Order: sequence, then C-alpha cells, then structure tokens
Amino acid sequence: MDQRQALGAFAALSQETRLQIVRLLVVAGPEGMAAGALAEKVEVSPSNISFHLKELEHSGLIAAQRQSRSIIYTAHYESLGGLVRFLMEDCCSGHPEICAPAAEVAACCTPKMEETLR
Amino acid sequence: MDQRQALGAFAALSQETRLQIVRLLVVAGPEGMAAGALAEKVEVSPSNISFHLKELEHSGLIAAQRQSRSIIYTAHYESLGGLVRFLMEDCCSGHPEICAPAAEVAACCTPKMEETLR
DNA sequence: TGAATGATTCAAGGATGATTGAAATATGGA
DNA sequence: TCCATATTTCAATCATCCTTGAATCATTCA
Repeated sequence: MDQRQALGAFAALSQETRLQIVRLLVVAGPEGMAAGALAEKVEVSPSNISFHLKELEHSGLIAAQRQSRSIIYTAHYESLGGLVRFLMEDCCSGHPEICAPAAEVAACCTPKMEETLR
Repeated sequence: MDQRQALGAFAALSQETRLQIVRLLVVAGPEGMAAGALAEKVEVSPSNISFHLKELEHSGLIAAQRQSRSIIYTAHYESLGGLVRFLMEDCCSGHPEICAPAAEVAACCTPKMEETLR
C-alpha cells in the first residue's frame, strides 16, 4: 500500500455510511453481504448504498462479485491490513508510542503471538 | 477513540498536504515544527498551511503551542495510536488477517516484543 | 512607539462529495 | 416472452472542502 492508495482509503473511511459498510463486511467474513442486505442494515436507499459501495470498491477496501441476481460484497483483508501497516510503518515511522497499543491488539487476535506473550 | 473521532481523523488524513504534515511531525518528535518551517517543507503558502494545521488540530491528531513568535506544532501520539487501535480493534474486529501485518510492524519497533519474538 | 517577522483570519471562487428519485441494466422464474 | 427482483446509472441539487490573496493579529526588537 503506497501513499496514493492510503489517501484513497482514508477518504473512503471518512464517511459514516462507508465505515459502517466496512465494519459489517469484516464481520460478515468471506461470505460477504449483498448490496440490498447492506442497504437494509445501514438504512439507506439502494441508490445511495450503491454509490458508497462503488466508492469503497474503487478504493480497494472491498470487492464485488455477482451471485445470481445479487451482488455480493466482501471486505478486502489485504487492503485493510495494508492500511494499518501504512499507518504504523510509513506514516508514523514505527514510533513505539503509536505502535504499542497496536501491539496489544495484535497480541489478542493472532494465535501465534498469544503463545509467546501469555 | 470513538467512531466520531475516527471519522474525523480519517477525513484529516485523506488530504495529501495534511498527511505530509503528520508524517513530518511524527519524525520531528516532541520538539515539533513551526508553521513556517512546515510550509517551506510542504511547499504551500502560509495561509494554506494554517488552514490544514487548524484542520488537523481540530481532529486531535496534532497540538499547537506558541513559542515566541512561532507556533510550534507537535504530533499527538496518543491520538495516532488510538486511530491504529480503532482500525484494528473496533473497525476490523481484531481479524487476524488484518492485524497480523500490524503485529510484524509492532514487533520491529517495540523493544519488549523484539525480545520475545527474535 | 514603530517596523519587521510569523502566523492566522476572512471572503470569494472553484472543485469535489453526498443525496435524491427516476430511468436503465441484468438475472431468474412463470 | 413477460414480469419481478436486485442493483446500478444518470442528472440535478445541495453541501462541504480546498485554494488564493489581502487584511489582521501577536510578538520581538531597535
């Protein structure tokens, strides 16, 4: 993830509806969610969710694939991980004060680290 | 860092000039940089840098303090760390696929983790 | 006080982003 | 083929953000 992509990702996540969409898709996992289901959850019009989904897709944070009549959207884990990495490494130069809290979170969710730290 | 603050932080970082400012201030450390020095580095007008600095200050990512004639800006490490944490924990629900790359970065910059992982 | 320096504020503009509803596209089933 | 479903596209409007230059404020020093 380079600076250009990071700028686009930050812009994409700076809008409430879009942030909600990403959170829902991360929780939904690899199966993803259909545009209509997202629209219902987020409580916006089909037209509106389509606009924001296209915006997110263009930023690379989510991906789309047609499945019968529905279009299924999934979170693009690599990009999200890349954004976290960019923020810690490229933007913040790996400053311990900034990355320390991230290490705590990482320790709680990555199995390998649980072993070494607990 | 709650969602409202995160949205503001993402918006603040989605602009090239502002992202550059944050990067410069993180590298500058606790001593920070004066508005004029930042304007020179980033190559924008005093008026323009002032606009973006105010935007960043309002988002909580940087702080300002007058020192004689200059106004010194510093990166607010807590907020930046909070943003990384929000992205990993609140937004991405601690998904290993997303947090794993962050763990690598964290391992490289936090002294305690270097011992346990190398 | 008066001049110089460093920075902010203000107003005007142009550009970009968000929302809305109507129309269009694509798929699946009767 | 015809209809219903799922979603996107389009055009118009409104709001927000970015940029620019001139004017203003705060500080230091002669």
